[in-house]
Amino acid sequence: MKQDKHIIDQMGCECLLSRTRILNRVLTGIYDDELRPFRLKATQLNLLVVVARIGPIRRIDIGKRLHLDPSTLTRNLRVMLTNGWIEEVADGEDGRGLPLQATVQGHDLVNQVGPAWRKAQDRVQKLVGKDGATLLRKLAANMIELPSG
Amino acid sequence: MKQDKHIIDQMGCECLLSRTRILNRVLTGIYDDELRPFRLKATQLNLLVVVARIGPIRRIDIGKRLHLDPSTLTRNLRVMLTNGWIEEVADGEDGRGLPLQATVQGHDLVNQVGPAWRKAQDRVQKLVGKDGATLLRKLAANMIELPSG
DNA sequence: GGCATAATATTGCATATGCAAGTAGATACT
DNA sequence: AGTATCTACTTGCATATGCAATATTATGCC
Repeated sequence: MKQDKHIIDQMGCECLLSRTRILNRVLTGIYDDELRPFRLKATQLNLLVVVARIGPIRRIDIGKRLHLDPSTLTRNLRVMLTNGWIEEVADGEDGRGLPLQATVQGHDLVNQVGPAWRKAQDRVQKLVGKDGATLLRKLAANMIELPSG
Repeated sequence: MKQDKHIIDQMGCECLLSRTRILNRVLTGIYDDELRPFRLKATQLNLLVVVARIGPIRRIDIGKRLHLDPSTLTRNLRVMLTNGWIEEVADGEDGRGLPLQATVQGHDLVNQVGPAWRKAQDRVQKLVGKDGATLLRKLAANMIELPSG
């Protein structure tokens, strides 16, 4: 029973996942808050920026950059295709799905939300501090398996 | 056009949310991986640990500790109630929903998964390093609005 | 007591996320 | 060419997440 208490208290007090998820929820809320006027979710902006900067890019390579499951991408990108922010490129190189690029509207949207993103980014910078920001970037860089492209 | 490139590259290279979400996905995957044999998701374990340690506790206070929306808690806890890991406590003090506590099975489950959680925790510790772990804990602590209980 | 306001929980809606299984196209090996 | 394997994507299923609106109860004020 003493041992039981020990392990459960460890889970409660030390668990790094619990902490990371809290951080994730708070930060997501801040960005979503600033982006709301544009009817754009933070996750969608992240995807749009990757497609706009790197595209044309295949789903699989987006997944490697953002550590996202292909099935998640199929569905999240479908919304963005429907909204006309991105489009498939007919290159005919590989029959297993076409690469994606940002449409003109997509590029416009990115530029329009720029200041809102900046505001959220500044709020978060202030919240996590200089060390926090540096470390978050370093950690994420370690996680990503960058494709050649 | 130069300016456009500037802001979109900032979003791609600096965005702290993108980094945090990647980190969140990688870490969640590691814990889920270790917990899979127990048919328990990492998010559920986080909730179960809070209820088992702090309970009886109301949904609203769980939400303050984990920065979770009440509606999210209603649904996530419903699964755990159905699974018999937690139960409502009839205290009659407040008609707006009953506090929750862990059942005997819930406590047993927590103890059973202890070693698996430890394994995931160690893997993540190694991944983020000592500084990473320290900072993640510090950041999360700043986010949480601890209720009196 | 009676009403206005606040607090707690739930439901409807939309998106986010990943696993397992399945489909279809590409590659390699013979 | 033919088959085995691999790769990219999709679908079914289950859970995770939050906002807006709603229901119900508490609380404060008169």
